[in-house]
Amino acid sequence: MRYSRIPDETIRRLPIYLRGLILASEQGQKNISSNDLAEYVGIYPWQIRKDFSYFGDFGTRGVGYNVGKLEREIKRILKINISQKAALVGVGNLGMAILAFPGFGIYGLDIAAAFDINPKKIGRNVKGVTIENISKLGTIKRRKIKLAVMAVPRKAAQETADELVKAGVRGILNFSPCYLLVPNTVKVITIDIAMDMASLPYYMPAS
Amino acid sequence: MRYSRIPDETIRRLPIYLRGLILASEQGQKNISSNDLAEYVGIYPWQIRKDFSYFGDFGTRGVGYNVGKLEREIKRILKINISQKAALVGVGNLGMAILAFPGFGIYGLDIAAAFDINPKKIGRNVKGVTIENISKLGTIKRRKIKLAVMAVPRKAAQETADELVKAGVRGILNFSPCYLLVPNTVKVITIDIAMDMASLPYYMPAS
DNA sequence: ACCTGTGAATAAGTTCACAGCA
DNA sequence: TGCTGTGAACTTATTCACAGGT
Repeated sequence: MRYSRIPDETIRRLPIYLRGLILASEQGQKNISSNDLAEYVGIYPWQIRKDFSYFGDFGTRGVGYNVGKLEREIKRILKINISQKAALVGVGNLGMAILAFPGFGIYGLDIAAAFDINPKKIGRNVKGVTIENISKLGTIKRRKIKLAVMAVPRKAAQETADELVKAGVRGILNFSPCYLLVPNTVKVITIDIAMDMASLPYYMPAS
Repeated sequence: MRYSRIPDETIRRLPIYLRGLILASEQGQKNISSNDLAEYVGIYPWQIRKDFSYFGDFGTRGVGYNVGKLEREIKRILKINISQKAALVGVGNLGMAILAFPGFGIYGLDIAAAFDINPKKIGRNVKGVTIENISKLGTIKRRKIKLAVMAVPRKAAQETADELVKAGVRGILNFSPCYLLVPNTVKVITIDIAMDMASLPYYMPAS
C-alpha cells in the first residue's frame, strides 16, 4: 500500500493519533495495539491500521506498535519533528488564551512573536513573548517565521492575511469567522469556534 | 434528490454557507447565485447547489437564491432557528475568550451560565453571566440547558463530561485536547486548537 | 493465540453535464 | 440567456475478512 497517494482524511487523523500516543505514553505504555489506541482516540482499529499502512510497517504482528517509535514516525510525516516558529497576530481575549495555551509545543510549534494594533498592549510581555506593533509584521520575513496564528476581528482578517502573505508566511491558522483568499502557495486552516457549535443541535438526539 | 439520506459533509458545510450568507446580507445583497456564494465561502458552486438540493428547491432558476430565505432554511435544518441556552464550564483564559466572543448569537446559541472551580472567580460577572461554583453544575438540568461548552484542563475533562451527561446535557463543544467517552445520547464536537495546527506544515508547499 | 497489513468489497462524497424553468 | 436542480460518472474513503508474521 506504501506507494499510493495518501488520503487527506488520513493526514487529518494523524494528529489525533499523536495526541492519543502522548496520552498512552504518559500512562507509561511502551507498546500499544490498534485496539488500545482506538480507545484513546475514538477511531476504529482497522481504520488506524489502514492509515499507518500507507506509510510503512510501523507495528509488529502479535505485539502492536511501539509508542515512542510511532510518535516519531507521525511527527516526521507531518513535518513537525523539527520545531517551527509561529507568529501570533491579534492579542485580544482569544489571542491571549492562545499565548497561554501550553499545548502547541507537542506539535512542534513555538509561538515566537506576537503582534497587536492596540498601543496599550505593545511592549507587554506575555509568557516570554513581547507584543510588537503590527506595523512591524514585515519583520517576520527576516526572522524566518513561516507560520502564523490569526486572532483578529473579522473586518481586519483579509487585510491581515494579505500582510502575512507579503511577509512570506506559508501557513495560517485563522480564528476569524471568515474565508480567506490567499495564493495557493499558502495553506490556511480556519477555526470558527462559534460555527463549529452550529451543527450540534442537528446531531443532538431529540429529547 | 429530496428523500435520500443527507451526507454528513453537507451538514458540516451548512454553517459555512450560513456565515457566507450573513456576510452577503451585510453587504446588502438580496439575491445570490451559487457562483457568488462560492466566492464568499471557498466552496465550488456545484457543491453548493448539490448540498441545497438534498433539502428542496431553495433557489429560482435564472436568478439565484434569496439570501434571507436561504438563511432561514439553513437555520431550520440545523435546528438553530430557535435560540438555545448553553453552559460554559471552565472560565480560564480560553473560557473567558469564549464568553467575550460575540459570534455565538448568529448560530442561535446563548451562553446563559458559566461555571468554574476557582473560588476567586466565583461570583464574578462577565458579559452579563455570573460565574457559579462548579459544584452547582447539576442545576442546569432544571434550568433546561441542553448544551455545554467545556474549556477545562485535560485532566478534568472526562470527569466534567460525566457530570454534564448526568446533568442531562445533549451536546458538548469540547476544547480540551482529548477524546471524551459519552453515551450515544450525547453528541460531542472536539476542537483542539493546537492539534488543528499540526497538519499545516504537511500541507505547506516546500520553500 | 495474537495482532498487523492489505486486497477486495462496499459505501460515501464529488464532479460533470445538461435538462428544465424564469 | 442565466442559473438552478439532479441523474450519472467518477473519485475517494471506509469496512471487511483473512493471509501472514511473532
